[in-house]
Amino acid sequence: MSGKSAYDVLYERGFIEQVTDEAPVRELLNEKKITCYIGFDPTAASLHIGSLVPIMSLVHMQRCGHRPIALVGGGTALIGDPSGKTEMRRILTRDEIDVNAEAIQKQLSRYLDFSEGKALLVNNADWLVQLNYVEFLRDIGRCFSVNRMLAAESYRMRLEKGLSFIEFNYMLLQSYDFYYLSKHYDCILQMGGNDQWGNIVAGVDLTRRLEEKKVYGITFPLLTTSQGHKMGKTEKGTVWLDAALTTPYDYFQYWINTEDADVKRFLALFTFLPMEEIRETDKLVDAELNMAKAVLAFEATRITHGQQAAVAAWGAAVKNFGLKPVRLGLLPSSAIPRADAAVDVSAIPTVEKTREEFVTGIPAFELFHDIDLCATRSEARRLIQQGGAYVNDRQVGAFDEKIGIGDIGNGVIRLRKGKKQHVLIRVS
RNA sequence: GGAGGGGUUCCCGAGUGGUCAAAGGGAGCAGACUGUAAAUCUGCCGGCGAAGCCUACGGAGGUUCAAGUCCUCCCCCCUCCA
Repeated sequence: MSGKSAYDVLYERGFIEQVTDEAPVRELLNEKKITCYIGFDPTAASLHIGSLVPIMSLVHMQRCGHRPIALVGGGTALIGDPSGKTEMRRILTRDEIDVNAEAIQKQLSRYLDFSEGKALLVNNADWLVQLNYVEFLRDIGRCFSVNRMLAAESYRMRLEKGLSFIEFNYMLLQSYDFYYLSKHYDCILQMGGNDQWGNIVAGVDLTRRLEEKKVYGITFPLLTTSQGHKMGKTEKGTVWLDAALTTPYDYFQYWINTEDADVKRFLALFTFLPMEEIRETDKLVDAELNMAKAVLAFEATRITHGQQAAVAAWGAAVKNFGLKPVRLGLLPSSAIPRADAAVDVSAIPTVEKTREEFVTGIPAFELFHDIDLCATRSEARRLIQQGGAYVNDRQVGAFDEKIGIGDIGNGVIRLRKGKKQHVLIRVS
């Protein structure tokens, strides 16, 4: 797409943490069209924001003409990767993993073009599950030094807490994946989060020993916010990429709440806006910095959920938070609406109720609980008693204040918890 | 298999037989201040409720007027030894 090489694109956008051998990788990505891969764990039925960096990196690779392989770890998920974890994780059943793997494959095709072999999806269950234990030990196991594995950073943490043999084998299987892909798909680059460094390097070594073939690895920084918080966690839990699990509205809200210090970095990683424009955001403060957050939220939502959903989420933000239109010259490549458009509230979380339900009035705390703004009635009471509950922007005074017909305006009642959480009740 | 140390509310972690819904910290929610930011300060933080009641300290029993705290058995985890 652009004239830049994939390496330069990834580098300038902040994707690269470590490279096994920088000069040759740079050269390779510059001069040839190569095949690269990243593994995705099918431990849940949807990927979440934590997988976005790998996904975006594959998209950049594809845009630059390379062939990405998304590997769904249906086989390795049967084992469980101990890297960077302190506890053994729950081992899923084969059926659960299969279901998840399929969902993830579908999800990835929203970002990558899998037509005409421009990108490939593979599942390592296809070759791992049938491995013969004795043969594997003899052919692959002998290439691994236990001493070196024990010295690896990725196992260090677990050595303190205890590491089961099954997990200790994870590195061998992932290395085997790389070897297998290099052999069958001419894949010569593996990428992944920095916690995968040890596994990637092991795969590079294994492939060299077995195939006498040089392959490479790149790792991405493990993202935390400037505050050191994990990415993708909010009060509502994980931020998923599946619209059924995290609505586009909530997704947009997640991004627009980005901390000041992260805006530029996130624009580079999670949008396709040109870097020349992104660098300009350095100078922004106050209201204009918030505009940049709006652009980030809009673009990120657009990439994951599409233009229409992004516009709707933006419209909801205009309505709920009085979001200001983004100045024309700011990040000009963004498709975000620049003017006050007709406000579209369709993305605001909405609950349907009938008019009859309001005839006798519903105590406020029951209503807030009923529409899931509060998990329990007690929580609703506390919220109201602390002055954080609003009906149509009017603060609710008593926890059992009746909400009735009189509160319906235009067929709608607007409820709000604190400043950020809005729900519309549509009364029919 | 032997010896020892543990399993406490979302997480970490304290806990003397009664004053323990359980210290403290983190996370979270709300309020103030702001820019839907950060930092800071304040309040809340098992459930249902009018008092009060119910459910909770790995599981099952037991001792006691009273058990997270004592006893028995079981399950799980860790360390050292084999």
